Amino acid sequence: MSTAATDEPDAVATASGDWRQVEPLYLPVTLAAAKDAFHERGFHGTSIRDIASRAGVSLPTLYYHHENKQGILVALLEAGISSILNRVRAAIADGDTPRQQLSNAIETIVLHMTADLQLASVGRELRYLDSDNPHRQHYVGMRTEMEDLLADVLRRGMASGDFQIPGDVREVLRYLLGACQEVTTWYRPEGARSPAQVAESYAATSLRAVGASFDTTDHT
Amino acid sequence: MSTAATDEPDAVATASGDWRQVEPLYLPVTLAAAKDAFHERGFHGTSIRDIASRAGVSLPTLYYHHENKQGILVALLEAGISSILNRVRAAIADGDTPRQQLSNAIETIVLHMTADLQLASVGRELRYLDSDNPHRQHYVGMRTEMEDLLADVLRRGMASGDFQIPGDVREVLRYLLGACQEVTTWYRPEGARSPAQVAESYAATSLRAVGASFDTTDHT
Amino acid sequence: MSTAATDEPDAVATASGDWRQVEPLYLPVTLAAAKDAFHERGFHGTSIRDIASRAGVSLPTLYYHHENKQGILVALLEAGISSILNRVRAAIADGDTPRQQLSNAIETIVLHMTADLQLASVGRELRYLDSDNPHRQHYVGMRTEMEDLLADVLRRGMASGDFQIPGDVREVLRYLLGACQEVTTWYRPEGARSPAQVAESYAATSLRAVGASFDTTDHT
Amino acid sequence: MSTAATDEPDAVATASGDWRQVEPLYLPVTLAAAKDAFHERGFHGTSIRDIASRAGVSLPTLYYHHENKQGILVALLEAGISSILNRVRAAIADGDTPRQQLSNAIETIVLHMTADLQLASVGRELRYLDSDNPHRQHYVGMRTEMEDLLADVLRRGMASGDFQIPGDVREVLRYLLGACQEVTTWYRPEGARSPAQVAESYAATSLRAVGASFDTTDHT
DNA sequence: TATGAATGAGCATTCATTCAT
DNA sequence: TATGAATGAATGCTCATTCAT
Repeated sequence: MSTAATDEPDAVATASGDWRQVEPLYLPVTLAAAKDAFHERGFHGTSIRDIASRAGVSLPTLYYHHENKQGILVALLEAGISSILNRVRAAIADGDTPRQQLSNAIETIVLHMTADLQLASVGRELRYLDSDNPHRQHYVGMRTEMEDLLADVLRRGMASGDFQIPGDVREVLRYLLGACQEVTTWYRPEGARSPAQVAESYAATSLRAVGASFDTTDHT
Repeated sequence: MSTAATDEPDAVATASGDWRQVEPLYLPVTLAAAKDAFHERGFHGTSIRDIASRAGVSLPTLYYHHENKQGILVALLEAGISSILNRVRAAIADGDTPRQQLSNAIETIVLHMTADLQLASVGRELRYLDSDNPHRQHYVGMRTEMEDLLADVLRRGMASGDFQIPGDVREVLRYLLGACQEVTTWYRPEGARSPAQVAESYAATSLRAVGASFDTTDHT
Repeated sequence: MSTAATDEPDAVATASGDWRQVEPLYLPVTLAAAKDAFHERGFHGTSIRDIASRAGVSLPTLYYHHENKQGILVALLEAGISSILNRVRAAIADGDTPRQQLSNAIETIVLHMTADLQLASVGRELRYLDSDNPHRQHYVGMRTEMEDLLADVLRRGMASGDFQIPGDVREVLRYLLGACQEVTTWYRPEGARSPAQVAESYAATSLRAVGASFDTTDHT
Repeated sequence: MSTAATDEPDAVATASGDWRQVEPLYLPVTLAAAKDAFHERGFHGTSIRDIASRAGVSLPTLYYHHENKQGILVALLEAGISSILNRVRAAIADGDTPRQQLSNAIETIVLHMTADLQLASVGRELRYLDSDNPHRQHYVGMRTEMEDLLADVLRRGMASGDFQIPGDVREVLRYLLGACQEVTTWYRPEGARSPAQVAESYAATSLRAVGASFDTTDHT
C-alpha cells in the first residue's frame, strides 16, 4: 500500500538492459504529482493538498493510496533508487573492461538524472525521511549496493592498471557521484545540450578523473 | 537590518589572502541558529520558532533583526557566497600557473565546505528564495563571478597546454563544482579525514579531470 | 463555498412581497456568529477565533466553509444587501403613488435595520473589504440599484408635484438613507419603541423632508 | 498627558462664534497622523506603528505623548466633540428664532463633518473605547449636551408653532443627526459640491423634516 | 526628550491527518 | 473506492507595550 507501484503492478520497473533509456519513468498519477511538487518546493515546502490537487484526486483518495506524506516520499525514493540500480547493473554488465564499465555507469547515471530531473532530485529529500522509518534502511541498502558496484569497478581498474588513483578510492567515487548528482541542479531539458551529450561528456571527464590513460581506445 | 552582520559590523568578512582558513565563519547568534536549523531541517522544514529558540531570543526579537524568514536565508546565503568568493579570489591570486590556481581554488572551496558544513549547505536552499527577491540577483551575481574566475583559469590552462579538455569547458567546470558542492552531503568532521586531506584529494582529482598532465611539478 | 448559504441552500433569500418582515434573517451558524462579532467589535476588532468559538466550530472548519476572513465579511454584506434590495423592490411595487412608495421603502429599510441590527450594521464594514476584492463590485452594484430605485421614486414624486425638493435630489436621498443607516447605532430592541413605530415615524419624517404636502391622504 | 493639547496648549480650541469655519482643526502631528489612520483603517485596523511612522516619530516618543492607543482615541474624540459642541453653541446663539437656530446648527454640524472628514469619522470609533474608560463619560456628556441644545431648539420650535413634529421629538432629532453623521461616509472634498452647499442643503432638508412651514421668511 | 531593542500574547492562515458516509 | 467535512497543532508574522539608556 505504500510502495511505488500501487495502481499498476510493474509501473516503476525498468526493463534491465535498457540502460540508455532517456524517457522519464512511468509513475501513477499521485506519485507523478508528488514528484513534480517535491522537485519544485521540496518535501517540507510541499503540502499534501498540493499533491492531491496536482494529481486531481481528493485528499482521502491520496491517503487511500499512501499511508502518509512520508510514504509518498518513500515510494518516490524507491522508484528512483531501484531504477538507477538496475541501470547501473546493466551498464556494468554491458562493459568488458573497467574503463568501459565506468564509462557506461556514469553515462547511465547522468541519463537517469536528465531523463527525469524531478524524480532524480527527490533523492535529496532522503534527509527528511524519519531516521526510524523502516524503508530508509532499504533505500540506503540499495544506494550502498550501487556504490559498491562502482567501487568494485574502480578497484578492478586500479588492479588492471587502467586507472591511476593516488588517494582514497572511496573518496574519488564520492567525487564522481557528487558531480553526477549535481546535474539535477543545473540541467534544463530546453537547454542546448542533449542528455546524451551531457552523459558522454561526464563519462569522459570521469575517466580522466580516475587517471584513465588517454591512449587507450575509445569507450563508446 | 537585513544584512548578515547586524550585531558585529564586520562579522562576516573573511580576511582576504586567508584562503586556507579552516574555522567556521563568525555569525551573529540568530544567523548561527538559523544556519544549523536550515542545515538539519531545510528552509521549509525549519520554523521561525526553531530558530528563535535555538538562538535563545524571542520571536519578535528575531523579526527586529531580520525582515522575515526569507531575509534570514538571504543573510546566510550572502555570508556564504561572499566568503567563498573572497577565498577563491585569494586562492587564484596566490597561484602562478593555471594548474596551481585551479588546485588552490578547489582546495579553498572544499575547505570552505568542510570548515562550515552548515553554512555551505545553505547554498542549496537558494531554490526557496522567491524568484522576485531582489537579493537573489545579488547572490547569483556573486556566484557567477566566482564561476567566471574559475572558467578563466580553465581557459588559460587550455591555452597554455596545461589542461586537456576535449568538450565544453563550462560543463567541465560544472562537473568540478558539483563534486565540491556535494561534499557537504557526506563529510563529517568527526570522521577519519581532515578537511585538509579532503581538500587536497579533491584538488588532485580535479586536476586529473581537466587533463592536467602528471609529469608537471607538484602543486603543494 | 464562500456564499452566504452554505448550509441551507436558500438560507438568505427573503420572500419577495414580505417587506414588512420583522424577523432576523436566517443565517448558517458561522455567519450568525460573525455577524454578532462584527457588530460588537468591528471587522478588525474581531478575530477569526472569536467567530469560530461563538459558532462552536473549530478554526479549520471555519476555513472549510469560507475562503478567509474577508470571505465571511463578503457573505454577510451580500446577505444584507440582497435582503434589503428585495424588500425595497417589493415595498415600491406595493405602492401606487410616489408618496406611498417612498413611505413603504423607508419603512422597510428601517424594519430591515431594526429586525437585524447586527446584520445591518455590518454594512459599515464595507470599507475594510479590499478594494480589489471582486465581490465588492457586486455589493456596490446592488446598493446602487437600490439607490436608483429610490431616486426614481423621488424624481417621479417631483414630476407629479407630490414632492417639493428645491436642491439636488440625489443629495436629499443621501440624507434620507443616512438617517436610516444610523438607526443601527442607537436602536435597542429592549427599548421603548417597537420596530414598527420607528419605521412609521421615520417614513413620516422622510415624507416631510421631501416636502410632501400634508393635506394628502395618509399612507398607513 | 493624554489630552489632545499636549504639545500646544490651545491647539484644539475653536474660537467661539466662528461656527462657519471650514478649515480642519489644527492638531499636533501625532494626533493628525492617528486621525488619518483611524479614518482609513479604523481603530482596530490601525497599529500604533502605523501612527508613529505616519507622524515620523519613534514608538517610545508616541508613548511619551499618549498613555496608550486608547489615549490617542480619547484625545481625538474629545477634540472632535468639543469642537462641534462649541460650534453648535455659537450657531444657536447666533439665531433669533428656533427656525434660524436649527438651520444654523445643522449647517455648522455639516461644516464640521466636511471640514475635517477624518476627525469627524473618528466619532464612530467611540464603540471601541473601553466602557470603563473614565474619558468615555466625559465624551458622552458633551455629546448629550449638544443633543440637549438641539432638543431644546426643537421643543421651542414646537411651542412657537414654527415646527410641526407629530411623533417623538427625540426620535426626529436622532433622524436629523443621523443624516448629518453619515455625511462623512459619502462626502469627498474633490467632488462637485462645496462644504457650504452641502451644509445649506442639509439645513433646508432638516427644516422640512421638522415641518417648518414654507411661507416663513428665509433663514440665511 | 528621545530611541534601539526587546517581549508575551495574539493574529490570520495552513498543516497533516481522520472519520462518517 | 471515493469524498465532504472536520480538527489539534503548528505556521509565519504582528500586536501593543515596556525598559534601559
